[in-house]
Amino acid sequence: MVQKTGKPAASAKSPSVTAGADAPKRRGRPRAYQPEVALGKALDLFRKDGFAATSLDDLSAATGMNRPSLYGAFGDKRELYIKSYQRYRADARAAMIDIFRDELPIRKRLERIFAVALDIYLSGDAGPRGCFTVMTAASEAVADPEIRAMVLEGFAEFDKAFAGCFSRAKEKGELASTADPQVLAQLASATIHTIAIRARARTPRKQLEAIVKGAIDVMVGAAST
Amino acid sequence: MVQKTGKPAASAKSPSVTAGADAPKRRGRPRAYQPEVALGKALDLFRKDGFAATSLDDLSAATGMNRPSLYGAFGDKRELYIKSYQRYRADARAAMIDIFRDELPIRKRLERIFAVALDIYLSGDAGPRGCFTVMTAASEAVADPEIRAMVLEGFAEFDKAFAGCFSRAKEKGELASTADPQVLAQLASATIHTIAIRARARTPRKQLEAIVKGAIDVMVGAAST
DNA sequence: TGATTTTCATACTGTTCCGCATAATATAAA
DNA sequence: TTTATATTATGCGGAACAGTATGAAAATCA
Repeated sequence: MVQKTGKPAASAKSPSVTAGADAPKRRGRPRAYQPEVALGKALDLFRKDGFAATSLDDLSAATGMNRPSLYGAFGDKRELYIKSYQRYRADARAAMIDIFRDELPIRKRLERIFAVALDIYLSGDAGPRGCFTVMTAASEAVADPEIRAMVLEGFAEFDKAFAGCFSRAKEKGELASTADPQVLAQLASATIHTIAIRARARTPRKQLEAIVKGAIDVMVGAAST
Repeated sequence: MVQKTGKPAASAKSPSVTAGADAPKRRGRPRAYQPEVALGKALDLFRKDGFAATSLDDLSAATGMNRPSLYGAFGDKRELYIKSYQRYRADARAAMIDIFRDELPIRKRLERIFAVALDIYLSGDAGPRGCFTVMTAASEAVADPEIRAMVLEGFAEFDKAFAGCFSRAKEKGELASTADPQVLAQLASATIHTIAIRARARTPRKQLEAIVKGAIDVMVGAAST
């Protein structure tokens, strides 16, 4: 009695995002897709091609869901885009949060953060996909208040996280007493932005790493190596 | 008997960029548009909406040229996009080149460069238009080699110009002997990129100026104020 | 079993898209 | 004038687009 329809939902992937807890015995025909997986595919597409250049047919093909199912599960194209972006942000946050929290020497901390960022930006079968925020969301942000709010929140989140790192480093005496954590944080964010953009234009990883290294040198003080 | 057609050959293609002096006496029905003006309008549209979201009807309406004329003058949509981008780059270069050359103190020089950049990114009736490179060209760069080459060249151009500034400043003793012009140049470019992106998300000018000021402080050494 | 519910699969609607074919129009040359 | 040339203006054609209507399929419940 281990059969297929025993308890499909609660276990496997985690529909926790939408369905609060368990889904005990749904009533009708079972879904042929996993919402989380499908959203991941949609995210990849939007990130690669942007909003306008990604058609619902493309999304349908990539997710394996036909268009009516897409609408049923995620709403129209814009809603799907926004949910994809939320998912991207959640993934990125999950990949970074531990490093931001770890009590490492500031230099090491920055190195790890930027390394993870590079991993994210350079991944992709058909070339580097860059950063969702920088590549497409920022463009949509001018005209769409909801997307704009998310983008600004993303910037602020990074600024704040970096500022926390520099503040603590300063407390621990790793930085000069004249160092301004706020300013350094904005420089760190700027470094994130510049590697995101350059990655998209296929700048080789080595070169991006050199940029990161240079930026870290300046931020933590080249002398303090 | 040189005439036969006056002197078409020399000026057949473009009666001078600004349609200045001569009247070449073109043969057929006169154009109802000025190519340079039309290209400027197209550039605005592409910059605002990106490649995919800008339709030929939009371009036709904005330029006042109907579609066949657009094709005749600029080629297909992609060609028009590339020409728009070239024009953007030329405009930006023209706006910056004098400042990059002027022998001002490094701090002043940087201030002026970033001020011009902000003017470019924040202009626009329907909200800030951001930077063409960062907003749309970088996205297209993954898949389109020609656009990618232009984008990379643009990055390199900025890096080099900034590096020149820092090199000279170092020679003049404005910077610490340990300063690395290359690294500082990449930081300056990163600052350009971060304000371009943030501008697109409607970050207020004051805030962008604060970011610029902080970055300059770090780059030229806050102490040397 | 049969009724109910939920999803899948197909196909349709009306619009918009890009690129071009055709014809009308306005100038210079003969 | 007439002819040649270069542009404008109209609009077609096939494809792609977003979103939806309709009915078949697959599960649970009675």
